[in-house]
Amino acid sequence: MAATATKEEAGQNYLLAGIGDDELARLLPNLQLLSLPLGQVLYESGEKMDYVYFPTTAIISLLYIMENGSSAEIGVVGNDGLVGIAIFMGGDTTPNRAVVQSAGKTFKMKAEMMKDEFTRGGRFHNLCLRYTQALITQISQTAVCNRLHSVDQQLCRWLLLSHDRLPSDRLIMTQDLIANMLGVRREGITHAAKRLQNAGYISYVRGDMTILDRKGLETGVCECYQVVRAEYDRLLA
Amino acid sequence: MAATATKEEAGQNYLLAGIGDDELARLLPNLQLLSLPLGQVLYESGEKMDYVYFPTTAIISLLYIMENGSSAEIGVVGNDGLVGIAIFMGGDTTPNRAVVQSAGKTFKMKAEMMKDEFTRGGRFHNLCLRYTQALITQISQTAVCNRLHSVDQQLCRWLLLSHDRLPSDRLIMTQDLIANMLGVRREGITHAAKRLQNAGYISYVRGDMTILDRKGLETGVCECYQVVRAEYDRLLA
DNA sequence: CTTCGTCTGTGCGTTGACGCACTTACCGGA
DNA sequence: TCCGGTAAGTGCGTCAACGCACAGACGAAG
Repeated sequence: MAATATKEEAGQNYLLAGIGDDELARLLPNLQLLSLPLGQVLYESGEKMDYVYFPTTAIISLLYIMENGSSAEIGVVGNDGLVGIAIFMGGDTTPNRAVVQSAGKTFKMKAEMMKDEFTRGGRFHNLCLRYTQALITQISQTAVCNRLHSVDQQLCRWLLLSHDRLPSDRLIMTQDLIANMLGVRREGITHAAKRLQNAGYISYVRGDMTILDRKGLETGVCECYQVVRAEYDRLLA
Repeated sequence: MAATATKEEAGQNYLLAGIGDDELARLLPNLQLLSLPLGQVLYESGEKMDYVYFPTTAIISLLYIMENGSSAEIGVVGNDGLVGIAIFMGGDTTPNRAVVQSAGKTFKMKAEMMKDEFTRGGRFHNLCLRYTQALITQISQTAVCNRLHSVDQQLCRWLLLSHDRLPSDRLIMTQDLIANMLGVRREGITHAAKRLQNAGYISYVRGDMTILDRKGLETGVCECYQVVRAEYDRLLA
């Protein structure tokens, strides 16, 4: 139903922007642009993945859901990457849920098409692997941060990671949802967010948050953020 | 200096055991078997990796070291996998340290040889990627576990992960080292270990730990262990 | 057999986060 | 304009883990 993508549209996703013209030409007719509403689930844990997603303005959160219903975020994907690495890594599924954290647009492509293009090798193949390594660094640093740092620091990290992938400074997200992502209490986010607002770094009303002072946030974040950022820059330059 | 490996020796590492005869024949002359003492560092954070390692009886821990010197483990590799995925993922380095957690033997192979064989595609290529996905699951679950579970649960998980990769039931490791791996206090490990010893699941004296009752440990562990285990089984069967 | 270094055990005050209960504030719809 | 639902703020008791200090306990070396 969606029209096939143009080269310019596809370029909004860094991964698609980074591959060769011949490869992109093969992919374009198979890329569909669509809008994702907040909260939509792209993959459920263990579920067969029919599509791979290349977000442009949407942000996708990768979560693990415990048996008792509590959850924790393991990574976040925006226009810097793709959702569905298991498709080309060979596992087909993962024990995680992929859910839309910030509404926006994304391309999607059939899993089979993805596999075929990946198998051809070449630039696309290498770029996907380098992206996967960057994602591994992000997940690793999430593990470290969860272990060693305070909720305040982690909220800063989370806001900066989101902001990096956001087309504007506005983030539509309640404190309750942020708490679920980070795997902490809602009240913990209330306190941390209040401190950030008092410091003038952010402002928010009922699920509508605006980042006012990025530099300020960076003063409150742990080194984890910069480590991940540097790896993305290095691997996907 | 080390003699070239035989097919039987190589088979002690599941990854090498899982590839085709023709591929293995190419690799064997380039595999060197060596012994790793406890504490040896295979890679330093950000350091160029000259070799990839395929452990047989050794266990390698992947750590992130904070600027202030504290550390946290993000994953563990034994005869189920390889150390140095960044070599074929295309990044060449990672921001992590790889250190010998349990002394033992490993094969090593030149990074260039690894890249060449990986680039040929085929079974080895696919197996490496599937292993990488399994490792991602392990790292992800470490993140979740760090967030949501107690030191007691995490120690059980850590012991089981180690035991799975150990040729015996003995683990030479002080509580202080375990604490550094898990990123918690030494006293926290003392308490947790004492509980496990009182329950009859383990016994230890001064850095010499024996696993007496695996089933017992499994009753104390969170679901994280089983999730990781199931993914390894599924992906590397 | 003693000594020294290391590993393990324990106590105690502190703290960051939790769980729960409840209030206040805001927004949209009737 | 009122009302109901949802988001955010607050207080309080509890608890797991921390930091620190120090006391055994074990083992290898002399």
